[in-house]
Amino acid sequence: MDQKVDTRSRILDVAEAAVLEKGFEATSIDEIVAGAEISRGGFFYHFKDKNALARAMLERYIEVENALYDDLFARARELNDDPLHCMLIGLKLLAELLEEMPTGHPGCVIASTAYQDRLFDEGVRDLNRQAILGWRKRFRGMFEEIAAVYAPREPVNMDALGDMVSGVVEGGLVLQRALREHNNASEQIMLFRTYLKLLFAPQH
Amino acid sequence: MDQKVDTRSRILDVAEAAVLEKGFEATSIDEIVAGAEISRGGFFYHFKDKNALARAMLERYIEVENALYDDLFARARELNDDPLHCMLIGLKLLAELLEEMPTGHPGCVIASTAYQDRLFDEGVRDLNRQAILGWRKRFRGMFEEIAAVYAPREPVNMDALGDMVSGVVEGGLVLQRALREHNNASEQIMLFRTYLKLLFAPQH
DNA sequence: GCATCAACTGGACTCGCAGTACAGTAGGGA
DNA sequence: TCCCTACTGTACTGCGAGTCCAGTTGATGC
Repeated sequence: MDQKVDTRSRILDVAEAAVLEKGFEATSIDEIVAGAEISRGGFFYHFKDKNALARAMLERYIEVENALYDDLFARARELNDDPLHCMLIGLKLLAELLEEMPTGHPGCVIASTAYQDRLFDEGVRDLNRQAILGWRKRFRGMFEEIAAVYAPREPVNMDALGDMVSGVVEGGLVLQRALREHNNASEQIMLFRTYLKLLFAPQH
Repeated sequence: MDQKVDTRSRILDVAEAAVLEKGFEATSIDEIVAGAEISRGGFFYHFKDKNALARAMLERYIEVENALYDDLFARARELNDDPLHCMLIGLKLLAELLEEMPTGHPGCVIASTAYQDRLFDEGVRDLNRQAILGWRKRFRGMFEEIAAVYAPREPVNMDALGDMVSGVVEGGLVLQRALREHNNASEQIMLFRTYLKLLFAPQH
């Protein structure tokens, strides 16, 4: 029972590392099996097929990412109670976090699966969709709180602005990956932060 | 000779359509061969392997995309000579163009290859990199022209701002693909347009 | 009217990887 | 003692990429 949990999450650890480095398709089951030190039979005992593995990976990844956002903005809230400043601090922390990632960062699994979506079944695609919708809701809520205090200087669609957080991160990671530079994602977030300052902060 | 050109670009047409719909890995050579009505041998006569196909597709795609940007901003410049307004009009045109795409749009090949990059060789990755650097240069140039006329209200890194155009488009396409909505990319561009207005337009 | 070459066709083969099937085993409860 | 979970190990199917190669067709040069 204990061994089961151990093995399963050991498989997920190995798989996640490999997938983030090379992509899902480029990661073979044999490789995962070798890394996790189990037999092929053992792998298929835990995961029906590669789709089941993808689903489990996504679930875990989304949970971690959500916990990370919770923690980040909770810390930001402690530093400043104003919703705008809380947001600005949170984004700064996020940018720093992305910059600190030593190997370059864990490329976002969401974008990675989105662009190979025909390899996956409906369950995986739906998880992906729900994750992005969750972030939309989270950030839209925060922006509405801000807008209640500071009237935006230009009219904006709040759903789209919520999506922009995910979009800027995803887009930044795509750039970073393609360019093989290190800080594009964090720079993009800082630019987005400047956007929010211009949009909400009262003119001086 | 004429037949050669015909067949080669017929292969590229079929492959591009399939890859944009399903992703590169999910598209088999057999399928391309059937769609282009040639034999497997014929395919390998034109393309050494799938990497050569990817390279040719990317080259063609980047050329088309660059021509599209040239045309778009040339039209915008005709409508208004001011660099800021030209940019704003160009982005509006781009957003409309993305919205009009009937099937949803041609998902950007760049992001698609960036996230499966271990499947490709150095040549493909380098093409990808050069394309993004080209767009950085193009947009940074335009932003510097704007900044020479309108001092930005907040300090921004011009390279990063140039990258933000690509990033917002790529990120928007990832969202659109994952959410199965239709206008995320164009909405994101419109939000970015608002950013530029706030950043450069003189306060009223 | 013959030779040549580019542009193919078609078939047979190898190899790696996903997934199936299933028989056997080690070890911890009830 | 029995049973069940968590495996191991092997042998197999099937698919797609890529190789090899022998043969065909049609335009062009001489």
